Amino acid sequence: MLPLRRKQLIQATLEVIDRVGLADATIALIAKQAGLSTGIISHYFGDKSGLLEATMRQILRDLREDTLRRRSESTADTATHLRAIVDANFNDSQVSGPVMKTWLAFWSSSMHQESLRRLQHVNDRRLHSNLCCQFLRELPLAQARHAARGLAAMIDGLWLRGSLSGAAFDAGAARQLAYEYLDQQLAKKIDAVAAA
Amino acid sequence: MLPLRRKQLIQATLEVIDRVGLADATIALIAKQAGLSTGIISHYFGDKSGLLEATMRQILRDLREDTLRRRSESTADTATHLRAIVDANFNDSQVSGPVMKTWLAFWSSSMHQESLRRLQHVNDRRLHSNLCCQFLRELPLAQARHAARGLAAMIDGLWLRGSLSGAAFDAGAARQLAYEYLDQQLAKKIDAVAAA
Amino acid sequence: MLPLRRKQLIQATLEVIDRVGLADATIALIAKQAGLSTGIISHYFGDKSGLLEATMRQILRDLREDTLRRRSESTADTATHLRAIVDANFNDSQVSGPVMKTWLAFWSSSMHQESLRRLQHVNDRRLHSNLCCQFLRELPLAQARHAARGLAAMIDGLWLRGSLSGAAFDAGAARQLAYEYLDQQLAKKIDAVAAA
Amino acid sequence: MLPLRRKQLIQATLEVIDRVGLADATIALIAKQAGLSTGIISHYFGDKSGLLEATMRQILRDLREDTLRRRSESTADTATHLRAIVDANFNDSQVSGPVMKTWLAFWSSSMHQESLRRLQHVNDRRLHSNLCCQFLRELPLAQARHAARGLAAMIDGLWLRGSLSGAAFDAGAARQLAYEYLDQQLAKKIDAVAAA
DNA sequence: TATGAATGAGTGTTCATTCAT
DNA sequence: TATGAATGAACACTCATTCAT
Repeated sequence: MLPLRRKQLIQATLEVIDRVGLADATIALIAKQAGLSTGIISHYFGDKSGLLEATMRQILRDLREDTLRRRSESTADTATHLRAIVDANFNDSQVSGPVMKTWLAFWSSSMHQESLRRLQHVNDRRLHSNLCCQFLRELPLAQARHAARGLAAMIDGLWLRGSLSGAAFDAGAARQLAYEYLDQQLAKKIDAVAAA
Repeated sequence: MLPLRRKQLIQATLEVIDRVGLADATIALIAKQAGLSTGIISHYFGDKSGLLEATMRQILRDLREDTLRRRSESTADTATHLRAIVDANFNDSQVSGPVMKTWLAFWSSSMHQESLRRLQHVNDRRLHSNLCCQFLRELPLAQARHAARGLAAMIDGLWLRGSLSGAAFDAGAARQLAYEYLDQQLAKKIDAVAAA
Repeated sequence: MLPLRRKQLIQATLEVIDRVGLADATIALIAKQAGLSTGIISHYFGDKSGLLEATMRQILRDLREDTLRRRSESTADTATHLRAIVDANFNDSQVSGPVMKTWLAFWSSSMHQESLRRLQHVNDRRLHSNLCCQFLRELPLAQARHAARGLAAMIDGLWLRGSLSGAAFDAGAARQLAYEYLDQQLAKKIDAVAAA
Repeated sequence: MLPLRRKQLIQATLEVIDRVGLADATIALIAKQAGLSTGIISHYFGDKSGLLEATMRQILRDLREDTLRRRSESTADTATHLRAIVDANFNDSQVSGPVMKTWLAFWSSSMHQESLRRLQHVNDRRLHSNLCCQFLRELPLAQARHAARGLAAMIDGLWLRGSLSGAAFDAGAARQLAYEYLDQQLAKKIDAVAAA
């Protein structure tokens, strides 16, 4: 019962934030959306911030699991691996309205709430470190780091601008731009080799 | 008196949002920060949302003015123009704590408040259109649009990740990544020409 | 099972009131202290006030039984009888933390809850009447009543100030003061006789 | 305005506690009793506990001031001084319903709330120390302390039993019992002298 | 007999807004 | 122009009570 109710309430939280925004997401609205009473929230999450933190954890967990699931077999080449990471970030579950709005809201809140900030940092570092690992297969350390920072920015930037555009997220266009960027970074290896 | 008081209150709003976040920025805190009474806010801005909207307008105006100021003379080459736009976005006044936090907060809020959303869109389009104009001097329309979308994402992504990193914004590194990207986009023209 | 569970829950109530005070003694805390579930309370006591009333009755019953147990044989002299009553009131089970705090809490509550008030009055009258009975063996009615009222006040006052002092109750000192008072009251008989 | 509103709200608090008890004294009731809104309480007292603490302080201040006012001139004899202290404790403002119920409620609460406990102790010590000072004029230290403890207990006990009796407080009877007790204590000096 | 999940009325508190001065 | 006292709706949270199991 416990995990069921938690899922239910987290889902309701995402829906309410999508509908009215984090600032107006009251526990009354969330409970109503879940078809439950307000008291149940403190029963399962302690208080409102416990629910919000759990919601953010859930989004992060989904992203992480999706990244792992899409990780191509170890025999795949570097570009394929990197494209899988890009794909996970532009995956349907990450670019749907509820998740995008919640992401943005949490990003904003995380600047002033330690618990959220930690989750935020872990996630940021994971993206960078995943990218870095792959680039390292082809590039020297400094260049790999540089490329990882650039691709991470590209991914987040595309995601952000897509979220704010108002229109539906154009995952295809986003993927293309990210693919091009990562190909260019990988091409530097060839340049370097050619120069040698 | 009117413009003075407005500046004063907008400045106080930025400072308070920097200190405690938009969610906890009460008019009592803002008024105190400005050394004025709470009542004065409705006098000059109607209500709280009027003050917040005015604050966001101010940030956008600052960015616009900085972009104009940095616009190189018309004789300069395209790359120089584009670098000037990048520079404006990573300008000190845009990457300082108060402005970054306020930007993020407004981005988040703009998803659920029509007046903010409009301001947000105008700004997004301006960046894209400025970049597009420059790329058009060197690239065909489709390619220019593509490059503009990529560079805009790169700029916002660098800015976003820099804001969230917790550390001071590394404007130099951000500029370098953005310069590289725009150079690569411009290089496509040469490739195309060479291919011809 | 019924009497066992009731004892168990009343004991837990005393312990919780001792620990957090009547105002913060929730049934959740009491149930936890008893190692039982919250639902069980309504099962055995109807509702919370039923449990509290039963708890107060228990304290009064303990005091009454102790007084009876200590009642010296009927052949003992008046002073011995009175000292036994004093002793019962400063008995360990009456001056321990849990009971003292519960007493005070119930005294306070009894001013606004009819059921508790009745219990309170019965107890007050019993102390006065017990004392009065004894004094009557030596003093005329008016004087006996007077002495009883004084000794009752002395007992309750010593008890109250001892409870509030924060330190452990000094039963020895309390007994001494009460003994002295009752001896002085009894001495009036001799004075009266001597005067005659 | 500030002191006026504070008096007004403290008075309302006393009236509400008298009417429904501390446990049911909600700020909504208190505000209504004062003819003000609930928000004003946090404006002037921070929160509810601030108001309650201020209310207790007020009662203690009244008692202290009354004691000082009644303090006979320094040339008066010891018994007169002591009677003045007794009188202050059985003064109308101390034995009126509102004050008595509030006293009891605070006594009870003070066992579990540090801020109230401190006020409680200060007051307890003041009564004892005032009495002790006077007895010292006639008795050796140990005896004076003893007498002071006894008289303090007698005063509080009479007050407590009077409060709980349900009937109106019989200040005359209370005073008489306390006077008798203090006279008896003072008489010990004469006994001692006579014995010498 | 016993549980504890679920409820929802009631509470203290916050805070944007108003308005008399 | 400017104040800040006062308001009261809205909120998160608590907790006695209920009830299906």
